[in-house]
Amino acid sequence: MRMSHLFGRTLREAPGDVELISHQLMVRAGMVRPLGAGIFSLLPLGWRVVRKVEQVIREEMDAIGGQEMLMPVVHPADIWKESGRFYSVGPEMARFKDRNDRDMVLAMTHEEVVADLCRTEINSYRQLPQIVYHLQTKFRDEPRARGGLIRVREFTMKDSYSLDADEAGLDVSYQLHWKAYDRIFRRCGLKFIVVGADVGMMGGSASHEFMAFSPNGEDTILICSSCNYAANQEVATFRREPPVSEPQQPLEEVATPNTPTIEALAEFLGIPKSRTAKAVFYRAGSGRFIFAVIRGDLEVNETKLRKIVQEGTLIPATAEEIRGIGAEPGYGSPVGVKEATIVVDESVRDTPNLVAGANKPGYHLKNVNLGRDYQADFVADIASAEDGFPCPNCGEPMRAERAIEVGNIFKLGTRYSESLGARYLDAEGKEHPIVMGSYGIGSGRVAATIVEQRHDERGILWPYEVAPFHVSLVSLAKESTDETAQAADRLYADLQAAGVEVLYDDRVDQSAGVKFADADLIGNPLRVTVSPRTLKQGQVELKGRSESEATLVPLADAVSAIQAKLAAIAAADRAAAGLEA
RNA sequence: CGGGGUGUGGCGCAGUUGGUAGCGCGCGGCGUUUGGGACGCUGAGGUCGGAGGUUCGAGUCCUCUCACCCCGACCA
Repeated sequence: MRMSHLFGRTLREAPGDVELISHQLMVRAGMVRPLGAGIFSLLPLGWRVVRKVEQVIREEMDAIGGQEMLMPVVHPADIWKESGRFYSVGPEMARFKDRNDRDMVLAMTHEEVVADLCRTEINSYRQLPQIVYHLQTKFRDEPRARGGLIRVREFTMKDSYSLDADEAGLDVSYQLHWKAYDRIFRRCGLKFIVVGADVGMMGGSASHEFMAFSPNGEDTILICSSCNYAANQEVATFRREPPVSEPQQPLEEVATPNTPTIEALAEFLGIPKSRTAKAVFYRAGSGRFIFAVIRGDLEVNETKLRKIVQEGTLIPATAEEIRGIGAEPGYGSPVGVKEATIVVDESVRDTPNLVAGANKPGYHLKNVNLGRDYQADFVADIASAEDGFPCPNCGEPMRAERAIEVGNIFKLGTRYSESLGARYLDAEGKEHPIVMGSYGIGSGRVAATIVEQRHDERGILWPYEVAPFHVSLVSLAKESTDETAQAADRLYADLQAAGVEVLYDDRVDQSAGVKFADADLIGNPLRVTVSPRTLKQGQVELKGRSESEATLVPLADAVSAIQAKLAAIAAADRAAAGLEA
């Protein structure tokens, strides 16, 4: 590609409202342009990257026996009604009616379509197992798009679906995907970790996320470096202290003016926060009032809480709602409240004689004890694991890190095959629901995440495998027809003939500085400079994007020297990623 | 949806007590330049997000509205 004709220009400055470095660099490099909130066009350079990411995905999916296909973006709502998600998924699913007033949806994922296909395509255990996948547009009307390309509303996802006869088969398919994903993200040059995760709206029995480290990540993960425990904070557990054994003391009301927070209360009474009980109030999607009680030194994990009470959404309750159940904001406790589902964290069960609110302003109760002073509907783990908390397996302190979720694998089980009636006959002629798994990777997100992890002050450092081009060929010719230009033209043609992907900066109206700056910004792994200065000695200059020094090679051998250099760069990438040569 | 912020040529910005819109970059032309974002001359490009209002007069003040960004509940 000649840069003089490349569609999409580079920018010296990023638009003012762009914050994330990946977003800035991809906009400046002329790879993406926004159309609306969370909606982007991929320009030729960006599209090349995404296509290469997708090519890596295809190769690794095919390697585990995946069969590529293509399912529609627009679905009749019927299948979503059959699975129940038409009703359970909120406004993030875009819905509309066709001209005949039929409900339609824009696909946000494809479990329903796969299950629907299985009804007719899969009848016998002999056809199992299967892995099918496609790369298709998804639309999710996110409450808030953010972070440039990291979180968008319209995106392309590789989603694959495993179809198995039983759980053991699903385990195999799950492991195959795990391995494929591991290779995909390594080949993309990402530093990542696999963590246990919440199943969310997908449902199912197990889920893991592939998390790429980034301070700009939206997720927090907890990692134990001594035993390799790793989990999304949403589901992370931690080793609890042994229960405190202490005789129960009589309940006692104390005046505690101006202590609506745990901090203020602990300071006023001169006790540690761990001797207080914190009350957190939610209004659930079903309308139920959820009253969570946790020790003052811990935080409520809403994902865990949602799962315990089996509610899709929890919204912090208003002061009026809190008073409506007989509690008092800032001075609340479960003692004496009614018409609320009370969920107590294990920490509160295991610590007697806590200080809790008296449900009137300015007063607390001392020596509050579960079972004696109030009853719980659930006693469970609803505490959030934080940086430094002890690992649930080995007790060593864990560290919290931010990360971007680049891939997710789910064991769905029979949730969709049962609701849509996707069944097969076993060897005995008995009918069973197909056991499904579902597995997703957002290709644009992967590209943006690579930029988050691999950039310097000048621009992007693409790994060889997904770089838009292998080589930035920079011509410093003064005229488009002089000897330098002719030499560069010839090298461009020779490299293309040799199968090297070249972005040829043939512009004669730009200074050397502009061309070098653009080459660094765009971030192809190798820069080749053809200039009058080196041409005099019959040489051209090679410089790896991550190298500080250039080397000179004879023009006559340039193609083979470039190929050798590219092979070395590719090999170095693979070695750094822990992949075989 | 709650909270905060921004809308002025393609990009980055300025615009005073309300007085008829400017700078840098970029873009076109001509010339001089050419190894790390060159220089001169010249030219094009703006219903100041939109609507309504106040005023002799609105980019500026008021009301409404739209869009976008950031922080919170969701996810590839």
